[in-house]
Parts: sequence; C-alpha cells; structure tokens
Amino acid sequence: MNVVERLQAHNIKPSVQRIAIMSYLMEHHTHPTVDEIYTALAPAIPTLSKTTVYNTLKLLSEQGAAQTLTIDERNTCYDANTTPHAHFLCKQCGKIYDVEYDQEKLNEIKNENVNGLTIQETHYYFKGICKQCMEEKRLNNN
Amino acid sequence: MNVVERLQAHNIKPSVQRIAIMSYLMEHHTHPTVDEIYTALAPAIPTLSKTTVYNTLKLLSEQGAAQTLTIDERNTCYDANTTPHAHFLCKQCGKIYDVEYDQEKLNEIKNENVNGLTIQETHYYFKGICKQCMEEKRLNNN
DNA sequence: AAATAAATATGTAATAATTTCAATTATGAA
DNA sequence: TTCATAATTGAAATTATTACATATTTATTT
Repeated sequence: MNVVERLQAHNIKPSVQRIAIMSYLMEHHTHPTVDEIYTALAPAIPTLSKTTVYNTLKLLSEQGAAQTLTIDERNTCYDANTTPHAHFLCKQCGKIYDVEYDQEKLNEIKNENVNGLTIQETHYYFKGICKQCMEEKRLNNN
Repeated sequence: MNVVERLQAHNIKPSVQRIAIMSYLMEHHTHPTVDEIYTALAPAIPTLSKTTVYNTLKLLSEQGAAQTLTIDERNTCYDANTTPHAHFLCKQCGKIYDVEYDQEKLNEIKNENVNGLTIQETHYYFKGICKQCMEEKRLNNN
C-alpha cells in the first residue's frame, strides 16, 4: 500500500503536506518528534508550517494511520507502525527501539483486568540503557 | 512503614517539604501532577516553591521512592506505588486508574525479547474511556 | 555557643513544546 | 468563474519544565 492509499484508507484527504509527513513516518522508523519531521521536510516544502505538522500528526493518530508515543517525557513521538509492538527508550542516547512480543500473552493479561474500562490503545514501554550505550559505559569505566 | 522511614529507606534526607510531598503521594492514589501537588500543599506550606516540588519528585523517582508516569501527553504524573501494576488513562475525564495484572506472564514476555537491552523501568499503559464516562456518553446519546 | 560548610529551598527568568486563532491559500462543486 | 469549504500558514499566547543565583536551613567543627 502506497502513501496516498494509506491516507485514503483512513479517510484522510491527501495533500502535499500530509503525503510528505506520512511518507516520512513510513520511511523512517526512528519514532520522530514533530521537530524532527519539520526540520527534515522544511527544505523540500519551504512554506511548511510547524502547526501543520502538529495538525497532521494529530489527524493521522486520530484516524489510526499512525500512533502517538508518550514514552519520552520531553516530546511526543510518532510511529507509522500501528501493529502491536512494544517500545524501548534508551535513557542515555534517547533512541527508541521497537520490541516485538508475544501478543497472545499480553491480550490474556489485558482481558483479565479491564472490567468496565473501554480500551482503545495499549502502550507497552521499557526504559533503560541500550546495547551500544552499555558498551560505551563499560569502556569508559576501564 | 511511615513517611520518614520510607524516605530514609531510599537515602533521602527528610525535610518538611519532602515529607509533605511523599505523604501526599502515599495518601492520594490519584497519580497527581506537579501542579496538583503544589496547589494542594501550598496553603499548608506557604513558602513552598514549585521548583521544590519538581526537584523533590525527580529525587523521589530517581531514588525509587516513587515512579514517574508518562501516560499523559500533557504532564508528567507521579505514583508512590512502585510495585508492578498497569495504568489506564481515560481520554474523556483524564483520570488515571490502576490496573492489576499477572506479573509472571508479563515477565515472560519481557525476558523473551530484550537481547542486549538493559531494562530499568517497565510501563504498561492503556488509554480509552472509563466506566463512568462511558455511562454518561450512553445517556447523552439517548 | 559561634563560625563554617554543606545541603535544601526559593523565586525569577529562560527555554521548549504545544495550542490558539485570524488570515491566507488551495480545492472542489455549482 | 464564483462560491463554499477545507487546509495551511505564521504569529502570538499558553503551559510545562529547567536553569540558576540567592536565601535559608541543617549539620559539623571549633
């Protein structure tokens, strides 16, 4: 599915800006912030406004074409991958990694404990130190 | 364990402000924000500074006497309950609920998928509509 | 008890993320 | 082409958080 089709599949009318932002998300699996997306796209679309980036990401998220991550205290991040997966935030370098998990087990947990609550989103976050940063730490301590 | 003991158990020297903030967290299981805590305590401690509330909550969190929740995009929330449990954010009213879960199952998931990553924190968040808000919605639609 | 040092707390100002909103531009239908 | 609607823009306002210099409190030493 290409970008335009994906937008349309979520009832979003494609525009130059929306296509660019959705594309960026689909091509970069770095869980970018508003600022990163804006900075990356501004050279190609000189009239682009940061407000548009905010508006568009909100829309994508509401319509289910992307998901909003609140793993990082500082800024909200976005992810075009809306299939169930967990995220890991490295406290050292700030990178966010995808973590796959056994969805069935997690669903069991979910279904057991939600009496009365209507769940629309599930977020599974880990925080700690990533492999590279751990390695660097080890080297510095010797 | 009382408040002072709890602070000391986490290597935090008790002060009037720290005791008040830790007490508030232990007595109110509402996952309050900095602002809520400040507003609640300011009348009793008129000299209290919001910066102190920020500093203290950061300290409590770093020392493991409380945990930081990033479930809400808008503000960071705090929880004195550091035992493993999940959280549910109602998108309608903004309340955060505790959700208990089968920790063993979740640990299995975690251990299977963390090659290389050093995990220090685990957060399990749900978002949706709570029972009360669902009920109100139902009434308004009739 | 007084003097000194160290740790905490305070308040103001700065920073950064996000939202609001009125004006402008683009799109689509009549 | 004209009109209506939707999308985008940019500036200003708002809000959360942090930085930092000063003041206060607490602990330690003389």
